[in-house]
Amino acid sequence: MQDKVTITFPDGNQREYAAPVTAMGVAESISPRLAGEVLAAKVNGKVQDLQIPITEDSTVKLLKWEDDEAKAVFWHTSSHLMAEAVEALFPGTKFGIGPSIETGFYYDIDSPTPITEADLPRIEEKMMELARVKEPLVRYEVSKAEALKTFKEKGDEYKLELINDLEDGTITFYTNGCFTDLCRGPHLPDTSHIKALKLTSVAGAYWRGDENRKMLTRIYGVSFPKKSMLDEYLVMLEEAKKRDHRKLGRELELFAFSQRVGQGLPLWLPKGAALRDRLEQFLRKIQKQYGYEQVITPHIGMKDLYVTSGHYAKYGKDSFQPIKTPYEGEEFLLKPMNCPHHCEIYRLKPRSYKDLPVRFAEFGTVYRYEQSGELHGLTRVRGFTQDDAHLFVRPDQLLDEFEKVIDIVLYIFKTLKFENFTAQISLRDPNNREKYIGSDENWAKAEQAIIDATKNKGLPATVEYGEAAFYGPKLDFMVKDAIGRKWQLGTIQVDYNLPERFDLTYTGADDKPHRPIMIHRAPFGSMERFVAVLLEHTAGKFPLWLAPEQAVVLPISEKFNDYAENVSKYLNNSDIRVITDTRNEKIGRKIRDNELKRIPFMLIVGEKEEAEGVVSLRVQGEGDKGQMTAEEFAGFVADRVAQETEPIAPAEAGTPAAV
RNA sequence: GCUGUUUUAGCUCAGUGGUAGAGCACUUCCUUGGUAAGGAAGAGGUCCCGGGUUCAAGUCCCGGAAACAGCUCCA
Repeated sequence: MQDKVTITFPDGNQREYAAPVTAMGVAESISPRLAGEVLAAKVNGKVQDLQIPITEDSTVKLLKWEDDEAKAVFWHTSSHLMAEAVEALFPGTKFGIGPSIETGFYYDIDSPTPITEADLPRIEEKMMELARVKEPLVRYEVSKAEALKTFKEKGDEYKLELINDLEDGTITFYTNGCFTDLCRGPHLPDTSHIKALKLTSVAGAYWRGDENRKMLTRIYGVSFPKKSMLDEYLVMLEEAKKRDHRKLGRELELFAFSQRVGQGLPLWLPKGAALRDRLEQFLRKIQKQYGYEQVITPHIGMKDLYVTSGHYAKYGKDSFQPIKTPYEGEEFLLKPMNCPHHCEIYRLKPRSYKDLPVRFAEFGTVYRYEQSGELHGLTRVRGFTQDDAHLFVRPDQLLDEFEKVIDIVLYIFKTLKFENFTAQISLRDPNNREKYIGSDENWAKAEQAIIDATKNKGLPATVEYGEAAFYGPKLDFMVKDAIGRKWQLGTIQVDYNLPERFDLTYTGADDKPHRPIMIHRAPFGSMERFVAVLLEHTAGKFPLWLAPEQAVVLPISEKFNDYAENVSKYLNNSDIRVITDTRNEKIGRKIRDNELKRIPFMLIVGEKEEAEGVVSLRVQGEGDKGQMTAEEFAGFVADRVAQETEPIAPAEAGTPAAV
């Protein structure tokens, strides 16, 4: 054993300590304040307790609340604290697992008396009481036999099952106060760091996620090192509720559901339909620049189509409810995806290598029988419209075409101000290759193409192994909305399967048939989900070019209704979406109501304006901006819309450099 | 699909076996106003659906549907 250890910090600095030293000791040597704030340590890349002795030269990163890894430790410890409180209040409770999650923690429990929302305040109180007494979290190692003995005596079959699944060898336990848990750790040094907490909900969860097994009670919570952080978090939750697209969809009259039409089948109301139409036009325009051709295919297809595509075999009868027809031998299915139809279009005539890429785009409505519990507003529905397209490309075109699709996605994100997005590259599971179809050579090429395209475009991307579709690797885009929640939107997928199954070919320069590669892509994902995310992202305050109503004219009193109507008519003729509020109400009232409708501009007209032939502009959320003529306002709106939808200069899209 | 909760006016929601309620929205009237709620009156109900218990059910019981939360799932 070394007498001294050299600790290397993330900034490259080194210090020597008498061995063994703990990470806490290192923190104390730097500053007392740091020692108070540090929650865990990353030693040689592994997150661990602050009290574990370090006996050899190591790199050490001291983790504070700001580090996500420290938050995970903090919340994990909080779950143990909650377990201790639950055990104290509900003796005889058995415990499943209690991890940290993205925000907060939970513990799955099986208590002799049911625990409901009403019990949560009591548990919170008990937790705070235990946190305040600064219980240390004590780590110790036991053998598997001892571990089994401990939980057999306690009669906790869940822990026994977990231990039985572990390898032989040492098993770690952690004790805080009266509660001892099987746990790998790491943990906070003691519970006093937890200064504020809230148990957010209680719900059922199957033991080990298996719906055939017992349902345990899962208690969710979140905790913080400062009271003010909890308050901020609760405010954020309130904000999220206000932005819920289901609420905004109703308030702004964009979409609705009807029990009689059916679950998960959205009805687009006039304003929502108009919004969706503008989004479609926007995408159509850019796609035309990039050489896409629009096609239209039916909502149903013969069963044989999906047998050919392989979807029928893979997803089974349950997802494909047949549609009965009076004709013998005919069986139609609602289409769950557009690709087979597009393959049939490709097949209609011989294709030359010179014709490729061929790009078929369609706003194709598809139907999928989602489990009823999965349905959620517009983000998960049973009938939805994909902004779909299928590109049939030669192998040498794959990379270039893939990059162009990325360009379209980036253009959309930029225009709609989704500034925080990440891309996920989904590759094959290298240890489980038989799950996928297609040759190793093709997979290698396709995966490399996605990786290269992502790199060339400078996308912030993560790589996930085993997340690829069975027919090819893919790139998914996740956006963060204005309050930090993540949503999956666009997807780009490479497919070797369907060209094979539909026997798609093109004639090469060598006069021999070759197999094209297919790219599936949907930059919005679906119109439904995209509108939902856009609503939550903007809190219903759409950019001007998308707003269902861009301006409202507000006469000060009924005496000016005629003038207001004239202004309105003029603006309507100037292609501005404008309405007039001629209600018999005071101006303050009209302003309030139209602010709540989130109409970007209000044009207030009264005696002054009529006399001078102008309008007074009020900007939503900002207030009075002074006077201008209706003509000036129309120009202002047109400029602003042009600026918002400013096209990228698509050199690759085939725009001539000089016209 | 599973577990739990919920379902009453257009919206948000009270309602303890005995005549169906409030606020907002809506209609009409008064008021004619200057940058976030003027006043009054009125209209509006399959209390989610189906069965049962009871003299009597929005309320209690059984079955079903839908919404919400979580789990499982997601071509």
